[in-house]
Amino acid sequence: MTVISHQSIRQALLGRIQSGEWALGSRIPGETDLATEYGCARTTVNRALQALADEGLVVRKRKGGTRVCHMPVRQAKFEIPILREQVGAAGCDYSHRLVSNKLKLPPPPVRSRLHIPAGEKAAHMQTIHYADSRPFAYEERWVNTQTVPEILTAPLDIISANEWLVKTVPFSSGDVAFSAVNANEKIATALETNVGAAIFVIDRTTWLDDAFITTMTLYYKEGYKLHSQL
Amino acid sequence: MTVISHQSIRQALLGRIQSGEWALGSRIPGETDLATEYGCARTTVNRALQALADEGLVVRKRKGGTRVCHMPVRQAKFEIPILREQVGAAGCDYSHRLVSNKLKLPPPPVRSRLHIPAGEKAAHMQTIHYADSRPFAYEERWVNTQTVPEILTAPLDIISANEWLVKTVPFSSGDVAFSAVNANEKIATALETNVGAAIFVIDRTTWLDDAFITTMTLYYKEGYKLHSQL
DNA sequence: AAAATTATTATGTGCATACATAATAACATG
DNA sequence: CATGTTATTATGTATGCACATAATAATTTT
Repeated sequence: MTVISHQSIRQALLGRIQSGEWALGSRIPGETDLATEYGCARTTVNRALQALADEGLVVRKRKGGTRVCHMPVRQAKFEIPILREQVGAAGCDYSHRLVSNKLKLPPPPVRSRLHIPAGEKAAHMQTIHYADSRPFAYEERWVNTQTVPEILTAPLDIISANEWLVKTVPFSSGDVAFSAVNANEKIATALETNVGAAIFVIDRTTWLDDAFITTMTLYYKEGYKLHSQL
Repeated sequence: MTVISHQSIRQALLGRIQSGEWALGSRIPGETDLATEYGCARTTVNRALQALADEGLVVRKRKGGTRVCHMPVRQAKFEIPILREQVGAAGCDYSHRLVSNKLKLPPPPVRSRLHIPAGEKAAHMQTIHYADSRPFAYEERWVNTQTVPEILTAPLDIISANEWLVKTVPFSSGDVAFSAVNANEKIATALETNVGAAIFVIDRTTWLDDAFITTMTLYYKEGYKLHSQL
């Protein structure tokens, strides 16, 4: 075989799981046995099994051995889209407009999400993102000026806050949430759609270690779909 | 150090990336150098770097070396929720009601998604999922009876089609899409909400190798949020 | 100078070995 | 019989080595 052994073994094992040869929750042969069977080193089998474990297909326990996951929750992995790329990929021209950019007191939910002390202000900005000069998404963002004071002097009319943050504080951690809301007056106006339209929403908060950076809500033009494999 | 070396090295490297010591897109030292620096084998550094590459933080090329990803698209990973678990986790009782279950001609979009020949029928079922006897999600599903004929005799009033499929054809591949729609009459009735309400939607199609199994649309009760880390 | 060939380099992979560690089973002890 | 102690076992990790491979750089050939 010219193929890579640990990957083809992973594939072989996956096949035996999918075919039902090893039932849900059942224990599969030990690494040593499999190594003998496939004629390779235990290391190689180990690597294949770890990969399957990472994907949530098997559960491994010391001494307990490896067993097929009895509750196969396949996990979907998808890339948080970057608007410019997303628009570009669709063959459209990307642009954005900073509607407002003020320093003011954040409402309690935002304050707690960004761990901002009471009475402290934060940067609030509203941006409309366009694809070929048609609104594509509306962004509402709060930035913690204690952790990222440089945002105050950034040229946000030229580079969007999102991109500025990606360049300035890349590799931050965060959490995301997806939901749907009916467009209110403000959203409908920004996206040039009707009040009440079903809008796909992404909420996102990011931080770096203990420093909370930004929280953002992104309202997509109606009809938007986010795709992913699993 | 009592900690595991390849993980702590991964952590150390991550720190150097996050701190900006290695700028976006810049090349980082080779495995051999890093191994010397951290006083470990190249294999160990390799493992740490591969992990970072899997997470999309660095890009590795043979001969080209390893460089910090210049366009850091962090990918979110999340588990496709299983309704029963989801409801149970919220401390509610799960139940479901099979509203209809018929064999009929699928509409063209469904037919092509499941690769069903023209003129061939497929199983169509509508299910309402409840949390504490309040509607939680409404499911509309088509099952390819050529690949999974057993579905026709499954007791779908007792076990939901979803769970039956998970048990019968686990570990299938698939794709997912998220979107938002306004509730129409049918959805509104099923979810006991108003027509026009913003509904979070999950579309999902699954297959095993070449065999297309099922396609499903899940309409969540308004206000639902799907969370994830990144 | 353009194109084809060869060397170099950094990562990719596999293997044998050794030892660590968590979970369990077997055993002994009060 | 309950309980604490000691094997046993399967996975987890690290290492040194060898060789494969892709991408680039250097060289030669046309």
